[in-house]
Amino acid sequence: MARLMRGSAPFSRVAETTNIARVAAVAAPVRSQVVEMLRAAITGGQFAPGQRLVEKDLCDSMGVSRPSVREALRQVESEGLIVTIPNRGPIVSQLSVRDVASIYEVRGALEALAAQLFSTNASDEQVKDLDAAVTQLEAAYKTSDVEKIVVAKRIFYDVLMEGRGNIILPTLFRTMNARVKQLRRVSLSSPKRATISLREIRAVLRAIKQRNPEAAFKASLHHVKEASKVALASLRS
Amino acid sequence: MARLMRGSAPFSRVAETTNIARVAAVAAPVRSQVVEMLRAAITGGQFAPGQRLVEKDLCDSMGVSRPSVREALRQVESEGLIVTIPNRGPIVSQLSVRDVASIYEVRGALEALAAQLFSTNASDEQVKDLDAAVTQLEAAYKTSDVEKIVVAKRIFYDVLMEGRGNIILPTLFRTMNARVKQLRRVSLSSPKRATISLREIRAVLRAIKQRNPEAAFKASLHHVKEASKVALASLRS
DNA sequence: AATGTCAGATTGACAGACAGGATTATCGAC
DNA sequence: GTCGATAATCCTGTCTGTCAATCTGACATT
Repeated sequence: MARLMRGSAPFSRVAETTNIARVAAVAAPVRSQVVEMLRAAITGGQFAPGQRLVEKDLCDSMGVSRPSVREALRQVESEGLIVTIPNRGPIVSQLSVRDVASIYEVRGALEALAAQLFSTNASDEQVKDLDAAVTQLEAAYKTSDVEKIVVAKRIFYDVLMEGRGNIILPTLFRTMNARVKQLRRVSLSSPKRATISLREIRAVLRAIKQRNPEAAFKASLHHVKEASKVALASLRS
Repeated sequence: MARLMRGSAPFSRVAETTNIARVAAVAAPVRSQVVEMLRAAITGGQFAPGQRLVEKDLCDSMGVSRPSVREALRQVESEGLIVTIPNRGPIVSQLSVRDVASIYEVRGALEALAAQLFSTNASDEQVKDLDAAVTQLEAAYKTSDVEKIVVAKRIFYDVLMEGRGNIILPTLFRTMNARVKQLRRVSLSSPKRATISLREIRAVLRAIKQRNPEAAFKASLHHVKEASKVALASLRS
């Protein structure tokens, strides 16, 4: 794992001349870099579920101090990605079938809310953006490149969540999503699911274009429910 | 503010004989005690919105070290109760009207989901518990004692959220609620709202008793929407 | 009055230390 | 040889102390 850059030291000598670049470069404190790394490692599968995360090891591999790591761990913990066992330390969350079902239920509620709000509040421009995102997603599905699909899907949701409506929805949704990210990678790779999934998303888009909140709500909910089914099925096998 | 008990020192001499009692007493690590204190102080109004929370001061008033405070702050931060300004430190979150509206929207979605799940999944026993909670709530409303109402309401929601359904819903819901706790105290104290609110809750209960998920969903959503209106109105004045 | 400068206050980050729980390994007894 | 007790070890939870970077606000200067 790559070591972190200590923000301050490399720049202090040239502060006068590169002030603007420096502000941008240093902006992220060490602990949030650690948070990002942990998140990425967990959702990306580098850390297996159930695996212990020993503070010392994390410090060594990232080249930061224990306080920084611990603060980051607290944050990742409250996002649900790790669980801390008293006097034992953190382990990567293991999702039971029930956990996954619960998360998808909540995600469904949030996503449906987002679609509903979007259909009433979004500007025409934003609707156009969403349309573009769906087109993009369609192209991604055709390539069958999981990485591309994931990116396209994220863009779609980013647009949907931003829809000038709810401020806290994006954050919440992302947290929910992060927790099932490993699974999603599995369920997305099924080509059969691809075409169906796309059709569901198109239904959401259609409802939004018609400015029909109720239909958008239902279509969105339906989409998540189907995704949930696939994820749960793949989990049980 | 009361100082924390340092778990280890007072007990270490009697570890052998009082092991069980000790475990219970020490069970809560310092940092989680700090978290609770911060939460209580913020939601209880001891710390005003916008107020700076200086680490040193917190350490002194609670008698713990900076690392512990910092870890606790990170956790409270990710719950949304405080906002950390870079190089400036944390301040108690100030809720804009938009924030409050957003939180209530999400809360509505979650609560509606909970009611829906409860009406399909809860045991008859649990339904009975909910009924009892509503009766309790009614009694509390009659006393006009805000503290009692808050407690009764919390019990009602505890029962509703536990309803053998979704595992993550309770946590999420509590977090959402904590963020608007100050406001709720205001909106609850209105006697006019009381009777209406109770009627709404009764509607939720009725739908649940009839095992009608859709009606429970709608009634629940309606309840939150009305509460939201009141809260937003009181916020603007 | 606007600007520049400096000191104080505070955060962000680090190292080092130590007690106490938990886990594991070792060893002796049966 | 297996089992239980004891010792060794690992790691967390927590503290102290330290230091640089940064922000704020007061003060001085033009």
